[in-house]
Amino acid sequence: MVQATVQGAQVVGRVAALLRIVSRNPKGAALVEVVRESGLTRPTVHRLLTSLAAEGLLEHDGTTGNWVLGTEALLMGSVAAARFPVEDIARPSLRRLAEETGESAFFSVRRGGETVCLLREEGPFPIRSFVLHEGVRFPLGVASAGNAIMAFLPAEEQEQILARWDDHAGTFAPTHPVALVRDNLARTHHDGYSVNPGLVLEGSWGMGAAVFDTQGKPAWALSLTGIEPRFRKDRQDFLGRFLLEEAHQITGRLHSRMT
Amino acid sequence: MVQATVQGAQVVGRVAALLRIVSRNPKGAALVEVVRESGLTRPTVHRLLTSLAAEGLLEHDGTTGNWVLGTEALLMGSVAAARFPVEDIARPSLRRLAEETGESAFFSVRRGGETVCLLREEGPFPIRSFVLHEGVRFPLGVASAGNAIMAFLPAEEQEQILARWDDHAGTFAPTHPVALVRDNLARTHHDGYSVNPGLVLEGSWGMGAAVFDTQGKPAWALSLTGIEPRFRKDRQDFLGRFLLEEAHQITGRLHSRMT
DNA sequence: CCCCAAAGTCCATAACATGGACAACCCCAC
DNA sequence: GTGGGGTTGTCCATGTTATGGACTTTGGGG
Repeated sequence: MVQATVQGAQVVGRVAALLRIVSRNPKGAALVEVVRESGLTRPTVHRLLTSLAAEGLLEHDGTTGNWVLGTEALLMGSVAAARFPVEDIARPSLRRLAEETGESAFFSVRRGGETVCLLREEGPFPIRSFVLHEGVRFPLGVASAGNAIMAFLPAEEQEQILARWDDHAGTFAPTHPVALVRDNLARTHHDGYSVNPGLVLEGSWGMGAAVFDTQGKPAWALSLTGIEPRFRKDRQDFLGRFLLEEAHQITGRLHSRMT
Repeated sequence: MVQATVQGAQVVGRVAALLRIVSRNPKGAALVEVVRESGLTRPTVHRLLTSLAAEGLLEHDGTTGNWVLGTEALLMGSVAAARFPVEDIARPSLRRLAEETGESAFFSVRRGGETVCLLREEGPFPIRSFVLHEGVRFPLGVASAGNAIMAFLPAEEQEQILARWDDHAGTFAPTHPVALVRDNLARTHHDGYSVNPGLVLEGSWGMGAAVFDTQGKPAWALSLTGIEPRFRKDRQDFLGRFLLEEAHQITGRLHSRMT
C-alpha cells in the first residue's frame, strides 16, 4: 500500500496514501479504519491526519468523528477540472444514459493499476446499487469499467497484470479467477463493451465502455450498473450500443477540448 | 507562508504549501516559481514535487516543464464535490449572471484568511479580465468577493484582520490602505453587495455578494468583474440586486442540500 | 458503575528529510 | 561556435524531524 518510490520523501507517500483512503468515500473514514488500511501506527496516522486537517486538505467531522476531505481538496479539484473539464465532457452522456436506460451511470478514470469512479448519475429505476460511488477504486480488470479499460490496453501490458493477477486483484481474486478474467477481456475486446455478471457483488451487474485519450489509450470508462434482470442477454445489445455511442461522443469532445 | 501548526509534521505543511502554489493556476507553475513562492530550497522543492508527481497528485508537463495538478487531485475534488456539490449549486446562477449582465461571473470560497476562486463563467461581453480564474487567492477584504465575505464576519473577527492589515494584505497593502478598506466594508455591509473600484488592477472593476452557510456564516461569494464603464453608478444598483438575488438562491439551495 | 475500544498525547530514539555543492542542460547573444 | 545566465536535476554527509511504544483520556454499551 505504502511504498516510497522517490527517496527522501517517505512522508509524501504516506500522506498520499492517507488522502486516498479518506477519499475512498465521501463520508470519509474513522481513524482506526485509516490505521488498518494504511498499515501505519496510530500515532503516526493521527498526527498526519491532524496536520492535513490543519492545512485544510481534510476536515474532522465533529459529529461522526470521521475524517473527510476538506475545502482545499475541493479547490484543488476545481483547478484540476479547469484542465480536464470532466464534468462538462461526461455529465451530459451520463444523464442521457441514466434517463433512457433507467440504471445508474458512472464515469471512471484509470489511475495506474486501478480505476476510480469520478462521477455518478442515478437513474430513475427504483432499485439501485450503492457498490459504486465517487472515489471507489477497483483493480484494473475488475468491474465493468476496469474490464473495459484493460481490454483495450496493449497486449503486453495486459499480460504484465495477468502474470501477477492474484496479487493485483487482492480481495477480488477469489471471485475473479484469472481464466474467467481472460475470457471476459477477450469478449470485451470483441464486442467493444464489457459485461460484469455480478462478480463484485452477487446480483449487481454492470456494463462498460472505454473512452480513449488523445494518444488513443483507454484512460476513462463509462459504465452502467443495476440488478441482474435488467442486464439479460436481450437487453445487453441495446445497452452496449448505447454505451459505445456515448463513449464515442465523449472521446470526440475530449479530443476537441485538448488540442 | 510555510508554518508547522501541528508538531511532527513539517513536511505536511510543506507539501500542502506546494500544492497550493501549483494549484494557483490551472497552467501550473515552474520549479523556480514554486521555490520562490514557498521559500524552500530548490533540492527540497524538487524532491517533494517529484514524489507528489509519483503519487499522481501532480504531473510534470513535459512540453512546458511546468508542474500541474494531476489526476489524483481531480479524483479528490470529485469526492469532495459529492459532499459540497458546488458545481450543481452555483453554476446555474453563474450562467444567468454572465448571460444577462455580459460580464464574467465567479464563485469563490473562503478558506481561512483568504478567498479562493472556485468557478468561473465567462460572459458574452468582448472585453474580459483575466485577473481572476480558478485557483486564484486573495486575502480577505481584497477584491469584491473577499470584501463581501469579510463585511459579514463578526465585528471582532474583522478587527483582528484589520489590526494587522498590512501584514495580512501583503502585496495588496499599498493599494488598499486600511481606512479605505474600512469604508468599503461599511458600505458593503449597508448595501449588501460590495464594489471593487479597480483596486487590484486599475480599470478592472468588480462587484460581489456573500453566500451564507448553514450556520449563517459568510463562507462563499458570488462576484462579477469587468471594465470600469460597465460598473458605473447607474448600473451598480441593477448588478447589485442581481447578485443579491442569486446569492440568496444559492444560500437556499445550499441549506436544502446540507440538511 | 465498570469495561473495552477508540481517540488523543508524550518523548527518547534513530531514521529520514535536508540543503550545500556540483553537474547537465537549454536558449539567446555575440 | 562559444560563452554566459538561468533553470533543472542529482548526490550524500549531517542533524533536524518524524517515528511509534507506552501511557492517558474519552465515550458508548451493558
